Amino acid sequence: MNDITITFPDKSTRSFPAGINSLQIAESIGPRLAEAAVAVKIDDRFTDLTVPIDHDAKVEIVTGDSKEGHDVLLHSTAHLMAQAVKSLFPDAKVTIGPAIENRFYYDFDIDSTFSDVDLGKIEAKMQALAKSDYSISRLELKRNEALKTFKEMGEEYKVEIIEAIDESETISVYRQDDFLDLCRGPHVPSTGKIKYFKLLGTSGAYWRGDENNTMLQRIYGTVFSSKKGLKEYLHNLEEAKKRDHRKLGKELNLFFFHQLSPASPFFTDWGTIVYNGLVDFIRELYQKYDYKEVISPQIFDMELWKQSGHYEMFIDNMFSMKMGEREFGLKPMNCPGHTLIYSHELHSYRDLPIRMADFGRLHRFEKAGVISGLTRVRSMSQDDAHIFCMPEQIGEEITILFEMIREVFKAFNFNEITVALSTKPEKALGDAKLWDLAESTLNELLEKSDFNFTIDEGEGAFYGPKIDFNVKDALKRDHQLATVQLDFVLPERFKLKYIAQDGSDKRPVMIHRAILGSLERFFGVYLEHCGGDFPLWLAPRQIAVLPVSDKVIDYASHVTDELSSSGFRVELDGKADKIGAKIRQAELSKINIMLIVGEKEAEAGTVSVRKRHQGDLGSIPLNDLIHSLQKEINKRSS
RNA sequence: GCCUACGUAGCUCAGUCGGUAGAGCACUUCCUUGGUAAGGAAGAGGCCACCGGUUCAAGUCCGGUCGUAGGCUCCA
Repeated sequence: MNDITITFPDKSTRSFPAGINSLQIAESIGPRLAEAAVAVKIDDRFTDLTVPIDHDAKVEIVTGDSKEGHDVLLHSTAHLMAQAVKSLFPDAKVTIGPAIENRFYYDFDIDSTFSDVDLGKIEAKMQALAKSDYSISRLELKRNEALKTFKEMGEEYKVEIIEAIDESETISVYRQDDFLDLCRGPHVPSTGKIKYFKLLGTSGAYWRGDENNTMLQRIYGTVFSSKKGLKEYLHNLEEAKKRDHRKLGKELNLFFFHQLSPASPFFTDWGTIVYNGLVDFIRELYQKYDYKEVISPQIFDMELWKQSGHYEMFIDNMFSMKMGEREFGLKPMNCPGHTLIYSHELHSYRDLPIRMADFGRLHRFEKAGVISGLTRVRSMSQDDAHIFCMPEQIGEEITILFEMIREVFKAFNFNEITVALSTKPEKALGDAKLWDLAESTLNELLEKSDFNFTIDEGEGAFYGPKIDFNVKDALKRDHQLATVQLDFVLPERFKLKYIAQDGSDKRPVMIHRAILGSLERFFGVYLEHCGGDFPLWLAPRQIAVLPVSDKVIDYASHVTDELSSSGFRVELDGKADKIGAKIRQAELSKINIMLIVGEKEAEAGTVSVRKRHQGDLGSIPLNDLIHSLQKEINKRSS
């Protein structure tokens, strides 16, 4: 047989006998590579390691630690799990089992449900199957063969999937031991490649995500190419649990929930300090960026929601009430109310843009199954604003918003921002020319900005394109916070107008925008981001004065009063505990500054400073401390 | 709304086979007066989410309701 020339990613070449497969090539390079290999790209075509190569080709071995390789591993592990489930629960019917971010799942149609005990059994079976190291082989079938095969197996969901596959496509199935699954691949060459995995949980899931379909049983799991990778992932899950804002909220006594007002947070006095701190911060920026804050009603006649179109779309998610003959709706958003404020006066083009801000409380009747902590609530407020402007002002307004958003995120130490531009959906209202203008303006501005952005084609709202801003938190999780949405429809529906230079009536554009988004949600996200360690300016408990003994209680009281009248949130720990216990208590409560005062300090008029997580910083005169802390607060340093 | 799990003191949790409710922390009082992450003792604290059923007897078993969690679906 002839030799073929293989070119590697580093441009080096080697010759091999024709018909060799990539796994063998990997072995010839080194046992480590062969061990790590999960799939291959032959001439940029992503495929199985076991595919024979019979011509000169570019070969890139894909290992389990790359993103693509990890996905292969995840996907193969999903198959392994399906194999285990089929052997333990022969009545279960397989459906689909894809890889998702760092995890995989597989949905089964089964009469019973999976318990934790079942999960353990399935995982043990997977271990055994992996240990047996069955080779995983790809077969290509004709459409009718594939249909016949899966029909005979009674796998009706697979039959349905095959029926949906385009006639022209080849249909591939993968076999490992006696388990056969419809799949595009690629897959690892044998089950022994799958080593470091764990099943994470179960849930219900609708077939094809449609709530009218059968409820399937889903099992989630994860796999990594190394033990370390798996350990790290599980560790991160633990970390995330420790930082969970619901847990921190309880521990630090910031907010709570009561079953008599589900999904509606109660902020304690401490939580309210943080909440108001967020609002105050944004308010200061409203001064700088020329916003006018308004207060608008909580309850409107349903007529308003009918006119705005929300009634039709979202009435199921609105709190409504009938008072006598009249039906009212509790506002789920501010914008229709703001159009009433806008229309209250006649506007000249000279007045525009009008930037109308509102921290009004909003109520949305979120479905019982979706509510969660502070992230999905029924009662909330937003750092909401609507900008009424001329179409030709859109660019300028967006530019200013970019700057403002950057400033806000920086203040909260969100340093990684990604942006998504969502464009015109199929069902859209509004002038096509306006859409074009807006989309090209937004695109151009994003090109010019240094934001990393992607375009979500057709994902815009029906009333206009939008830009969503995502931040990465301390645990590298993405959160969508700010949103900027152009609206061509609401001005139309409420017949908004301004008098143009030529004296004619013109229609303004509305820009809906929020930077923190829902304050409740932001509270939760930020609480997890900082792990409860609030910066001094935001901290509900800034300073604790800790007397060493009650001999110095008078001096401690004096220090506390001084700080309090200087505007600090300070508390005195006058309990009969030892200093160590007081410090421990203050550290656990995440109080920023601990001031230890004993006889030495009382004599010298100083305080001994200890900062959270930093330990003893030595003693300084009280006045010096006050000045440096005031500076820190004014800078809003994080 | 759907699937699954859970709901016991302010918090974290134990409670065996159905037989009058338990711990640690926090709280109150007392002793201790101390120097950078837990000094000691005592006390108080409970409609075991709620409603119904089975039973001589229910925190425990069964049904329902409410709430919470992880998902599914939804998200102006």
